[in-house]
Formats: sequence, C-alpha cells, structure tokens
Amino acid sequence: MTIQADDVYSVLSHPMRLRALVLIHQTDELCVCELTHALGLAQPVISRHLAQLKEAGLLLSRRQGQWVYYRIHTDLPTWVQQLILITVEGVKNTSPYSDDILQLNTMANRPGLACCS
Amino acid sequence: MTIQADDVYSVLSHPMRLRALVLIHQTDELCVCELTHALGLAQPVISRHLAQLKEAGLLLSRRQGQWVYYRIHTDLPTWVQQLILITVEGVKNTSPYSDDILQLNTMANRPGLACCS
DNA sequence: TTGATATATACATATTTCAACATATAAATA
DNA sequence: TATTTATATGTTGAAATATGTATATATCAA
Repeated sequence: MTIQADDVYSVLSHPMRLRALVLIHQTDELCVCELTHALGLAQPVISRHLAQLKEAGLLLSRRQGQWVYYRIHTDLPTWVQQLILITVEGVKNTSPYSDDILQLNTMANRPGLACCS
Repeated sequence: MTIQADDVYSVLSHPMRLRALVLIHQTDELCVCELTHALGLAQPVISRHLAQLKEAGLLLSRRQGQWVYYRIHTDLPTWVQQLILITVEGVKNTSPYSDDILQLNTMANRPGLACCS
C-alpha cells in the first residue's frame, strides 16, 4: 500500500472528513446513511467526502444490499495506522467527536445492527 | 495548551508546511532563511507558512539578532506530540523529506551553525 | 415491471486558499 | 544616519475546494 503523507493530511484537513474517520474507526464500519445521521450533513456531501477518503486510500467500501459500508483500510502503512489510532484516542472523548457517537446512537433502524432478536 | 485536531490536520495539509515541520523536528530549530534554502520557496511564502504553523500552535519562534528561529512548540498535548513524532519517523527517509535535509546541508554560512572553530 | 430507498455523480456557484509582487519592519553595520 | 540583510505583511488575481440542486444508478420489494 503506497500512500503519501501529503495525501493523508490533506484528506483529513476537512473537519467533517476527520469526524467521519474517527466515527468509523470507533465503530468498525458504518454505512452512508448512518454517517449522514450522525454528522447531520446532506447525503451528497457525505458521499463525496467518503469518496475522497477512499480515493486517498484510508477507507475501503463494500456494498451489502442497498447499503454501502465504509471501514478503515486494512492494509495501511504502520505509521498511518498509528497516526489514526493516536488521533482517535486523542480526540474521541472531546467535542464534537464524542457528540457524534451519541448522535449515531439515536438513529432508529440502523441497517447494520440486529434489531429484532 | 489547547489545540484542535481540526487545526492540526488543516495546517499540515499543505505539502510545504508538512515538509517544514518535518525539517524543523529533525533539526531542533531553523531560521526562515534556512527553510527558504532547503525548500526552495520564496521568502514571503515561507514566512507565511511558518506564521500559519505558529498560529495553529505547532511552532514557537524566537528572534535572535536578524534571524527568527522556529521550533516545535514545547507544550503540545501528548497526542499531538506523538502524531508529529510518528509522522516524522514514518516519512523522514522518503522523498521529498530526505532530500530536504540534504538540500539544507548544502547551505553555506548557516547562521545557527558554528562556522569558524 | 413499477415504486421506494440508498448511494453516487454532474453541474453551477460560492468560498477558501495560495502565491506573486510590492512594501513594511527590525536588526546589524558602515 | 544611511545601507544592507532578514523577516513579515498588504493586496490582488488565480486556482483549488466545497456545497446545493438535480439527477443517475443500484438494490430491493410489491
């Protein structure tokens, strides 16, 4: 996996892309509609930001039925993995990142979660 | 020291600011003319990038005579210190970061270095 | 096949960022 | 004081980036 430090920093320079990455890292994977709900952005905006994170090599996506799930790329250089981990641990209990998780958990009928056991 | 993850990533999103930070971290401190030489940019461009890094809280500056030296801020949150360290270690032996050090070392009469022992 | 839901993208436009250039400020030296 | 060197900043135009709106595509279900 080749990835430039340049690209990592520039793709994470948008506040919403950073928030999306932090959310995804904490939850393993999220679909577009979950991120839309958690971050309160219009769907095309989220879609575009996710495309940029994927293009930069930070995210992978998989389609399952109607939904497209995004997760952290599994084959990142070690230093990038560490960078992401340190960032998430450093900020996840601060605003707005901690609020994003709370907001995510208010979403009804999340597609990835068992709902009717 | 309060510093937003947002600001860290956005200020480092410019390739030249990242290169400047990596150089400064490896050399302890550098003046504007050394960075201008190493990175091959016009002086006002360097000055403004350094001002942005300082404004974001990542750098400190001190004037000594005609020169202004920039160094990594000494009182950063732990996670930001780790972020910088991991980034520098991750990229310093790759292009263009390794070339920047070589270029720096071609500079004659560097103000900070003993020249005539 | 039709309709509904989820996601992606095209286009126009607004906003931000950047660098070139000129110039201002600060310190050293003649 | 006048000059030189180092650094900072104001202004402007160009380029990059972001968003709103509409629409295209994909999947599922009736």
